[in-house]
Amino acid sequence: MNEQIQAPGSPRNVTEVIERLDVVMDGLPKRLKQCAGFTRRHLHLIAVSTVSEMAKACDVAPSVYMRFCQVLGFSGYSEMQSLFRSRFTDFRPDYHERLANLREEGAIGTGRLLADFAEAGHKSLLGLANTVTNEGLDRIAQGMADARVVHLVGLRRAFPVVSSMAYIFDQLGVPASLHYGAGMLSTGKTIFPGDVLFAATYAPFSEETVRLAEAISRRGVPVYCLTDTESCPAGEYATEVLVAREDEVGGFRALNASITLTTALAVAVRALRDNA
Amino acid sequence: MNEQIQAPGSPRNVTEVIERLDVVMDGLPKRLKQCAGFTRRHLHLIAVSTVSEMAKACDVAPSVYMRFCQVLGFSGYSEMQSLFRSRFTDFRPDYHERLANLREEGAIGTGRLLADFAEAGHKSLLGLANTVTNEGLDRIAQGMADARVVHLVGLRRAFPVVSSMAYIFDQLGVPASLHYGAGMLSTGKTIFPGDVLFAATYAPFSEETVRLAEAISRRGVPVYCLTDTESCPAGEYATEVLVAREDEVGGFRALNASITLTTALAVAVRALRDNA
DNA sequence: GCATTAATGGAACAAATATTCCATATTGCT
DNA sequence: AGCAATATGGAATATTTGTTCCATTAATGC
Repeated sequence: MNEQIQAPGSPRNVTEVIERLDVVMDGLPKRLKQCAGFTRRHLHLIAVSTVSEMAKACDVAPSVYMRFCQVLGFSGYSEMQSLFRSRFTDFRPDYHERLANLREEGAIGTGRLLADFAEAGHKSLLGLANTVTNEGLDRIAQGMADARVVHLVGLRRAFPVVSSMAYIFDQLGVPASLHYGAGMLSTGKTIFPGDVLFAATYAPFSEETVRLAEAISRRGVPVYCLTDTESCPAGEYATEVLVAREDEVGGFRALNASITLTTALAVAVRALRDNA
Repeated sequence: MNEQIQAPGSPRNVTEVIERLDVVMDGLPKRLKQCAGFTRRHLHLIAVSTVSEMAKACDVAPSVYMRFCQVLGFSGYSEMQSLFRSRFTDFRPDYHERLANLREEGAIGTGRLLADFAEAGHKSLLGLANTVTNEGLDRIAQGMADARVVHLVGLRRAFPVVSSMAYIFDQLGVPASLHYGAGMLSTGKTIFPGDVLFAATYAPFSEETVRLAEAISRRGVPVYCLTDTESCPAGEYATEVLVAREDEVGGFRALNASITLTTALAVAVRALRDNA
């Protein structure tokens, strides 16, 4: 009797897919391992690709990729794809409703919340690969590497993001200046040609950050903007715009995509300066 | 003669789509305007949705959405969709080439760095579920919910983590106080029985944070410690210890696990206070 | 208020896509 | 080496999805 080590059910979320992938990876035959290897590194492609495209990318026949989906516990490719598409299509109730729902179950399990946020983090990181283009990122990294000083601005929710950049830049010896909230317009006077400004702002956009971006761009200083939606008002003044969409849990967002993006960017800047 | 204000060719990129959308929007009949309105606000859905899904979301028949695509200058939905999907797939122009690049550890592209950090982020989030126990997390959340004031301390790399907590607490009306670096020992005098201290510190541990944790714990105030390894010196004085190990890329670490954990924790605290 | 034109939505058709099946190739074991 | 079990890929099929067509309805101009 062929004892299939089959999952009890289909993976319900991205976290489960990744875990399962890591578990089965080693014991897989050659072609299926190819699927696992490529898919693991390109999970974000599933939402927008056909089986044939994924199969081709893995250098494998479509039917093999089909079986790969089944090994993961899905009935087929369609089911797997719909899981990865749900990130885009899910309607997210606002947090009052969500917390109310959680309360119905009596005590809100903190662990459950953590699992939800971890899942949202996975999704945010997947989205990052989708929305950020290499070319734009390269241009920003190069612009920062060439700059005399990199000025960092971000208030409220964006502040942890820019302050983490500031720390990394400081560690790596990249000249950077973190501008704090109070009297930001006057600190704008410390920004000169040859510098660049990195401004992070999320909806609802803080007036001060947008105004500073506008003022600085008027002086011909490059402005790089990090935000969470295409329709950011600072984008109008920005030389380049980065969009890091964060998945949310009941209306709350962590900063996985943003901090991952800025950390990679900061390290890239340092690497480019090394080359010069 | 019916003078069609038709685009010379199909839009070549998303920017052109948005521009065209803004141009034609006003002169559109009712149903097509519905399409324009919804689509403008949900451009990201096109890549992962079928015509029927988009049509349904616009509350319109599929054939109407079809004509909407044509008004935008596309031959049909498929052409429009492929434009929005190209953002995802252009990221990796050629899969084989990309795979080859992944193998050679030579040139560091910014995109490659981002992919590496995203991967490290996934791993960090997976690890979180393994190292953090629900019970400990619940106790901390309850302790914070019961506290008069939650004091937050974290320097250097830990600062973005506690500052993001401070922001969320502020938003949610949870009494919290963020302690900055300079003169931290004197600010310790503002911490009283009934309060709790949340201290984050990563290797190499900052002396000030550890000393503050020690001083505060001596006064019988609960100290919760967030760190990245079991052997944290502040752990000795802590009532509870949370370990969030971050995977690294070439020695650099982002903050995915930490920020995910603290965000979940902050939301849990708010939820528990609601119940009271 | 009637005639003409544009807009709409459903249903038929065409194309693309997922899925299964099976003959062939490969691997592992004795 | 020879057999059995497993893996593989291509071709056939089923299903979904995109697209077009046309009868019906609404809007517009006279």
